[in-house]
Amino acid sequence: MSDSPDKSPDGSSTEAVPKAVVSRLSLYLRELQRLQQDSHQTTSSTQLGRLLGLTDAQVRKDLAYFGQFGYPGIGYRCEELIQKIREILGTNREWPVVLVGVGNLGRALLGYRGFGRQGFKVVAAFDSDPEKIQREIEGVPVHPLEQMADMVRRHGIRLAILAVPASEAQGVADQLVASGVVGVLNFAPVTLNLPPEVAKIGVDLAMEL
Amino acid sequence: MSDSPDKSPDGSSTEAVPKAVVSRLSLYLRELQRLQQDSHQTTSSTQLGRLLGLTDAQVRKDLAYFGQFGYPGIGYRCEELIQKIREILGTNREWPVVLVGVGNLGRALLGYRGFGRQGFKVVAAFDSDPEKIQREIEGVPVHPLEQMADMVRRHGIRLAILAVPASEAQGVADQLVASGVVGVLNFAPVTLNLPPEVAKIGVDLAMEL
DNA sequence: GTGTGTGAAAAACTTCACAGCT
DNA sequence: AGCTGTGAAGTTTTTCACACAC
Repeated sequence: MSDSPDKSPDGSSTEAVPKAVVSRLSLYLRELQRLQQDSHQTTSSTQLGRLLGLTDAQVRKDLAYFGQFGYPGIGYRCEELIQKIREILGTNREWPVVLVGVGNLGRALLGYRGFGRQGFKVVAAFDSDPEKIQREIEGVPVHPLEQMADMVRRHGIRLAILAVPASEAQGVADQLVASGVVGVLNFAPVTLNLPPEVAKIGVDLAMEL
Repeated sequence: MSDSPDKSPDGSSTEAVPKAVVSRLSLYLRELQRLQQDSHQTTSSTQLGRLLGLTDAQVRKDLAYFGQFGYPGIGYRCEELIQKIREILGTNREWPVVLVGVGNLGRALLGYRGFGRQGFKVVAAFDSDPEKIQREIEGVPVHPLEQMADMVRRHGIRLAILAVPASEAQGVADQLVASGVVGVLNFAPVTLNLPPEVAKIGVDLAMEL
């Protein structure tokens, strides 16, 4: 009955990474990028921890799940660690995403430059209001909702951002999943009912406080 | 050395509520409101759990931290439970908040009705761009940034929403905290460095995926 | 000295399982 | 029958503490 927590010899673990750890990876990445911009060559678990409100041990343990990136006595090389984390998160290549709902919030999101910085690219937007289609907003073409399923399928899109009214969120989400989407970032103030293999992240703007 | 995990006789616990529990409370609230709108008088831990992807035991245990709201054989009365959760979250009274940054995202947030539904009221907005001040947007007056500290202090505002560019976020946050703000909802893609007693919640729109 | 990587201990959180109420 | 509230067991996540490397 001895089963190992288990890491392959070369350091890349086969499985069993706590999801709490994964959720912190993007925080590390962001902080590292800032440190690098401040022309730090290296950093340490203590420094990273302090900046993010975590203990040094936690930072080390988190990173150790994926290999040995640190240099004893030195710390971590920012450049190298950024590269590694990007590999782990898949932020290496650019992930195409679609945005559904071009109301106030949708337009704001199209203008939000943070997505690009993290490796996402909004390739198309959709809306049911005929007034809004056909135009480009912030360089992103806006298509009628009817074309959504088809385009998502044809381009193999995996991620979607939902900025539609609460009443339409579930219906749109169902369509997206049926078309192959595996991750949904939902801004509508409802809990989506989707199969568990779909990563649904709710960002209820009101709830957070 | 017998110390009790500890709940006062009347059910209101003095302390030690896991924060994971608190973070689920608002989910319960939202789901209950939806159930009530679907004209359910009562619900059960099993039903609530299924709707939110939790086990029935967890729902019961979470709620039990705050008292005994359920009726054996019946379940929970939606109306009553909503009321209780509102009390716990302080969503009973209306919390005044200010919004800083009236760009695309800021305007979208002003138009977002979800805040009101959860008991928040945006009472004023601020921006450094003279073009944007003096006007009302969505019924909220927009003032110059210079007046922010003063107004926050004078009205005893405790919560703020930050929708400013990343480069300005830290500076604005510092001012807010100095003026008495104890909770910041930050949309800029940076980690704010604030004293730990300030609840800073980062909503990095990009990171979530 | 500084700082990593990691087993072992501690804490936090979740699930189980059942007594008791309606 | 159905369902809550809760101690106890189980699981996950965090912290401690120390061997080892620069």
